[in-house]
Amino acid sequence: MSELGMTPEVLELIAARFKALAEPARLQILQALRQGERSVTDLVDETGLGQANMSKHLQQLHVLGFVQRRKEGLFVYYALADKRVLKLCDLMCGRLESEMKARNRLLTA
Amino acid sequence: MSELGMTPEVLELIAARFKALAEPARLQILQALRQGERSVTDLVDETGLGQANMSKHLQQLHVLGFVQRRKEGLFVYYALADKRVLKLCDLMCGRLESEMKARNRLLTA
DNA sequence: GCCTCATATTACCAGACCACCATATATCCG
DNA sequence: CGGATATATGGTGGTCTGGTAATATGAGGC
Repeated sequence: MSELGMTPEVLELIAARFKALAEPARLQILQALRQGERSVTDLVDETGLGQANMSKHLQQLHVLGFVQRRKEGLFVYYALADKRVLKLCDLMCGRLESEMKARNRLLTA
Repeated sequence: MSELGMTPEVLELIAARFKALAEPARLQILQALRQGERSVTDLVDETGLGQANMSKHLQQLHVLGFVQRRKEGLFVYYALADKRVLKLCDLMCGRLESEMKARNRLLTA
């Protein structure tokens, strides 16, 4: 795995970052942000998540560097901070598609 | 995200797959398997995890299609089933390196 | 200052998950 | 068959985490 030694500490850090993506709510948020910057209220409306909930999820994504914040008046706008996140999601999505295709082949065989 | 619609069900499936990678123990297992097929005992020795624990983690990785099983006599050999998993880990690892570099820049500025 | 609105924070509960122990299953050998 | 070894499974305790309600912070307008 790249240049970092795979010490227990590093594995912990990597796992923490995968954990951020291991939640439908947060994936939904990232998915919404794919189309551009959004305020918290926007995201609440688009996803149907509660406001407190949304705030906490955004906090997590922000701490781990997945999203950026920009404050403007009363509103806080969030945006994707790292394009690699999309790549990660797309890769995992591709895996899922492969799984489903394989499953279909088995069922129809 | 590819061809699949991002329905709640699909998000759930994707999240479940990220969750499999959101655990240091399982990352460690995948890391060990990077060098080739390993029996459960091999993996227990290499990682220091308990046997029951190991078995359960392998089960999870197997159900989600990350690893393959091959039974030979008393032993069960596990191997990586999908190269994309490595790509995912490497990508996340790259993100971590970027984070650390950015952090270092801030500290030394 | 006071009211309002957007966001963040706190406290709490319920469900999920991991590590560990004990036990079961399965395969080989004698 | 009986014993030994490798792996899987079941149960349990403790910890973590997501959702929600209530409250706090902070900015703008009057």
